[in-house]
Amino acid sequence: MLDDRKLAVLRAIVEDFVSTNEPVGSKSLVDRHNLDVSPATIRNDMAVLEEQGYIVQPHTSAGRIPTDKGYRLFVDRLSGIKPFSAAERRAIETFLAGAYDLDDVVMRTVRLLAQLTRQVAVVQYPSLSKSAVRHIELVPLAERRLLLVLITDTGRVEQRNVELPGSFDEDSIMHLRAVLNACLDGRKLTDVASIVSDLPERVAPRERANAAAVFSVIIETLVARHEEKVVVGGASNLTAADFSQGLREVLEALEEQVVLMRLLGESDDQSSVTVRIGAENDVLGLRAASVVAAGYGSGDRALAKLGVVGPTRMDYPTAMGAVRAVARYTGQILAES
Amino acid sequence: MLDDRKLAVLRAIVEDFVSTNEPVGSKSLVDRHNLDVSPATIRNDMAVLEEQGYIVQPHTSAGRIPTDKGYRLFVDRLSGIKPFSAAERRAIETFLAGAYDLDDVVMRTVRLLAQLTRQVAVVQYPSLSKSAVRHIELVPLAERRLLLVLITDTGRVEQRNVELPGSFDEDSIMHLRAVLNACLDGRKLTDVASIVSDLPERVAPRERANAAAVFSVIIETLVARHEEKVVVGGASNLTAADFSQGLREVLEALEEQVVLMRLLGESDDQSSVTVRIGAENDVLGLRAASVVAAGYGSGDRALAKLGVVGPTRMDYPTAMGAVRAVARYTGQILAES
DNA sequence: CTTGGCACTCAGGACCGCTGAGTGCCAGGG
DNA sequence: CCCTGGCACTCAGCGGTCCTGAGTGCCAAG
Repeated sequence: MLDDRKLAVLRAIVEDFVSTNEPVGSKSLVDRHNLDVSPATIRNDMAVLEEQGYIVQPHTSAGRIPTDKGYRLFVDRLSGIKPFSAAERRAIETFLAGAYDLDDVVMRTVRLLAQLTRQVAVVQYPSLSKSAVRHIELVPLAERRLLLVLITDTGRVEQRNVELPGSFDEDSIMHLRAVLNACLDGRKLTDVASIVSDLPERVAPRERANAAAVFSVIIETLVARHEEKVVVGGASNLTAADFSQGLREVLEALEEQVVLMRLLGESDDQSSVTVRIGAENDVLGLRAASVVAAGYGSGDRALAKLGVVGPTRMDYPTAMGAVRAVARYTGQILAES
Repeated sequence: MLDDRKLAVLRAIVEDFVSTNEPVGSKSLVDRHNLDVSPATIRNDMAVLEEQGYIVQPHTSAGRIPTDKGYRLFVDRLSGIKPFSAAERRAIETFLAGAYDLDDVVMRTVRLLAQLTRQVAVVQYPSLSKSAVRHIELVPLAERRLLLVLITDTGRVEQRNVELPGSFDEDSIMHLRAVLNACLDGRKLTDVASIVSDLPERVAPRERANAAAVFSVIIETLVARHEEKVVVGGASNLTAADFSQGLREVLEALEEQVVLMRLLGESDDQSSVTVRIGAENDVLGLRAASVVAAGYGSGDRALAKLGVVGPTRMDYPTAMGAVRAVARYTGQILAES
């Protein structure tokens, strides 16, 4: 139904359009790529491709541009992931290795990704729910207030204030801290809630009111507030040229944490790079955008996602290569720390 | 040199231009504002104002628009700060009071400010260097690695990994923690560096190597890395209509922490609202932008800045009112927690 | 199935003229 | 001395027209 040459034509159209941002015609195709057939032949092929919905012409007497369906075919069957050179990989590695901090890792990752792809980069913090407790700390702040600090094995630190119903003394706090760490250390955060609910028995009755306050904050931190943090960078790579609908809406979407989560989310398979093209991502206002995303994590489990957002007219092979490489190295850095 | 009516004319021009974004002519001026003179008179006044550099005409036979100098005069002498109604203030207060976290306070503040002014909002985290240590925590992570957590009296939490030269046992860490807290609790961060440098004497010789590593990280955290954190929101309020130079550069500037610091920075007086107009802020690429900023903080000292960035053609009275109100309430919330 | 030829389409740029908002200047009046 | 109405002038923006060139679809011949 689509012979080899037609596929080659589609690939050529996508490549040319991506690099020039102008509708591509039969003539320019034949001499830019060395297809050894005449323009007329190409035109016939194009007619077929258009009929099947892979390309369209913006107006009569203009060249063709790929449709979402066209890009999809391109990504699925016509292009690979462009691998990075050893030098590039080394540069990525050393840039990320300079980070001294989880925050810093994420920041560097987002910058790097934005720079490599010249698109908007989106990086999700290592998810709370998939990581494990490394340490819990209770710090007295005031008469009836504690600071609860929860450290995960990915280096993420969550902090919450706890208002206590009653006053407390140092000893009871020490004890509570010991109990918490004994019971929770190393446990998956997803399991913590159920463990905590069994805990009250293990503290002296006098202390239960205060302990309960602490426990409920822990649960709240883990469950109620599992909205993950997402960081965006490279917004200046957005140009009004793409996004005819006006990039205001794109900017708006990028400011909504929830939207970003949806954008990255869903596909839960580990490390492979996923591409969502145009209307495929159901976010309103990003109908003209594509998302290239991948999971990253220390070890084999995917802790969180990262990716880039750009116009459907995007250099997918390169973007996919960058996302894959960055995901890999970021995961590696996290595993080491 | 500029009589009352000329000032009134300037004010009217600024107000009209701000609200319509179109050059304003003598005719439309007289009937929109009830100046009871003829257009011809206004024209004469305008000619003078133009000669003095307060207004220009984009092209012959168009109305006038204010220059930076014109806006400056407007802000300094012709307009007050628009106060917020009691209802609005209450809304602000309850919105901010819902925050449970320093991060959350900052996030809400930035959203609020962006929404109130319909501009880009910029909020700086309460500065490390002006706050005081509330608690230092050391958490063993691995064989030779600690997590250092530093909590300030504004609720900010800094975390850093410490690589130790040698192994350690629980007791020595306990001791070190105790020493640190004893010596640093309540001290201004600016003083911490000098205090820490005297500390090595107070630990057992065996432990000095490890302790030194911890100390150097503390100093590094406070001194070397005093780059403050800045959060930006409401970027979608940027419209290509303003910023003819292309808002790409504006977006770029807004992604640079350093630039943002410079933007807010400098004027160090406490709580008053400062306005920097157009070329007055020497940041390249923001020559067409104005910044309305104020310090905020718990109590009387200003801990950090917040503000909005927008086109010079901005509703200054409202923006100033919003910035002042938000700064006030955010400071209040911080003081309470 | 491919190819060259041919007629057709149409977006975008160049050009033109008009209109209306806005100006500057001037002479007369309070 | 300042205000005012009148008048001539300017010019951005808008709409219309024309032309060109890239690109197409179709067809008949190889």
